[in-house]
Amino acid sequence: MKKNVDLPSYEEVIETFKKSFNQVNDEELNQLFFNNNSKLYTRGEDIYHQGRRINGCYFIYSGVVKVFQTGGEGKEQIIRFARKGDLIGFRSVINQELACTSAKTVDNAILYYIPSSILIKLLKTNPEFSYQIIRLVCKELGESNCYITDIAQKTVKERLAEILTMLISDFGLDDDKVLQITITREELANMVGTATESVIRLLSEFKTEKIIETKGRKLRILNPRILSEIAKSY
Amino acid sequence: MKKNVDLPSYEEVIETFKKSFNQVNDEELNQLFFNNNSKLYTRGEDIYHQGRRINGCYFIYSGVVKVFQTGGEGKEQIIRFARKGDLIGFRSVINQELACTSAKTVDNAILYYIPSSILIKLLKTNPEFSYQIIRLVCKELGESNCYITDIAQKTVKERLAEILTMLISDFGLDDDKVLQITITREELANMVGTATESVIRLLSEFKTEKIIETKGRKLRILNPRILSEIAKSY
DNA sequence: CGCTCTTTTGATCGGAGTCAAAGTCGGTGG
DNA sequence: CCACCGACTTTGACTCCGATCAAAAGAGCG
Repeated sequence: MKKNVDLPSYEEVIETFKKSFNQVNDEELNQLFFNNNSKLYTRGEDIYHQGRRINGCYFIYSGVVKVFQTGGEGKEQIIRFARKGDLIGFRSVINQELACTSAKTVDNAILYYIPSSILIKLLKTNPEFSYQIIRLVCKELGESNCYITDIAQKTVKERLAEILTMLISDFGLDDDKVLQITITREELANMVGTATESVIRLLSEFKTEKIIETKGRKLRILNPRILSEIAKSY
Repeated sequence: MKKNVDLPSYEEVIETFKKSFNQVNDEELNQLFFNNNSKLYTRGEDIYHQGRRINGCYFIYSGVVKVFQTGGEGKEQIIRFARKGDLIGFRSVINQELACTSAKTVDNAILYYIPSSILIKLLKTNPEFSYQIIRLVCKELGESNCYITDIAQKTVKERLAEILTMLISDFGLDDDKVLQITITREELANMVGTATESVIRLLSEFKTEKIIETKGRKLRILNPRILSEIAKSY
C-alpha cells in the first residue's frame, strides 16, 4: 500500500483540467495553476467539512472522493462519488456560504486547490467557462432531483440495484467483471440511504440469484443487465 | 372563482423580472419580452410535461406552480413550489434534454414564455446574468442535496414539520395565522414523500397537540416554533 | 340536489431498522 | 512466522413505522 506517488507536473494538471473544461485559455489556466499547489491525500482524509468555512474548491487530478452530508444522528448520506476531472466544493464557494457537505477521500487522491477569488473571477469574465459550469450544475441538479424521487418511492432493493448500476457506469468493470471502485458496505449503505445490514442482506440475495459474487470488498458483477432491470421498475 | 384577471402590461412584466434578475439591460429585456406572450393558466393546468421536448422556459409573473416528477407507480414527487419571480424549466433547456420534471399550476397563474434561443444567447453574452443563474442553480442544488439527506434519514413526522415550516417561510401567514398557500393533502404528501393517509394522521396529531388547526384546506399555524423544533431533530 | 373527489378513521401487513452475537479479514508487533 | 487485535461483515431475532386496503363522512361543483 505504500506506493510512492509523484505529484503531477504543471503540464499534467493542465492537461487533465482541459479535458473537463476546454473553454479556458492559457493565461487563465496559468492563473488557476501557477503556484502548483496540488496535494496528495490518503484514504479517509478530510478535504473539507460541513458547516465550516470554505475558501476555495478542489480539482480532482486522480483518485476518488466521497461528498456527503451528516444527518441528525451522525449518519452519513453520500451525495456522490467524485473522481478524476471533477470539481468539488464550488457550490459553497459560489453561494458564499458555509460548506453544506463534507468531502473525504475513498482512495488515495491528488487534489488541486483553487482559491475562491480565482474561480469567481473566471466565472465573471469568461462566459463560455461560465456556461460550462452552468451546464454542470444543472446536470447535477437533475440527478439530485431524480434521486429524491427514487429515495421517496423506490424500495431499498431497487435503489441498491440502481446505485450499483451507476457505479458500474461511472467506474467500470475490469476484464474479470470486478467493479473498479472499492468501498465498504457501510459506504454503500450511506449512498443508498439505508442500514448497513440491509445492504448486506440484499447483496446476499443478489449472490444467491447469481447476479453478483463478492470477495471481501471486491464486487464481481455477473449480470449488470438484471441489476438495471431491478433498478428501474418502470 | 371566476375573477377576471387582466394580463400584465409589458412594463409590469419587466418590472417583476428585474426584481429577480437585475443584471439584464433594457435591450436584453426587450428581446426577452418583445412579443409579450404571457398566458393565464388556471388551477391544475399543465405547463410542461416530463419526458417531452421543451423549447423554452417560463417566468412566473403571478400564481403558484408545482414542479414534480412522476415515479414508477405514477406517484408524483413534488420537487418545489415556484412562485412570482421564479424561472421554471430552464434546467432542461440548458442541458438540452427532455424535461425531467413536469410543471402544473396550483393556483391561477400568469406565466411568460421565454424561448430557449433567447435564454441561451443571454447566458452566453451576459456574464453577470450568467453568474446570477449559476448562483440560483447552486442554491437549488444545495437544497436538493439537503432534502436527499432528510428524506433518507428523517421520519415522516419530521419531514412534514419541515415542509410546513418551509411553506410558512415561503408563502407566509396572514393576520389570522392562516398559511397563504392552499394545497390538497395529497399534494402535501407528494411533497413530503409519503402516503396521503400518513399526512392526514400526522396533521391530526398536530391538531391534538394544538400546533395547528384546519378548516378544509386552510391551515392555521398556531405554533410555528414547535414545528421547526420537530423538523430539525438536530 | 345528487355526484364525484377529497378527507378522515380503522384494521392489517410487511419492509426495513435496530440490537445482538458470531465469524472474517487484514495489519502489526513480538 | 504466527498470534492477536480491531475493524468490517454476516446472520438471526425482534420491533415498529408507515404503506395499503377498505369504507364512511364531508365538501365542492355542475
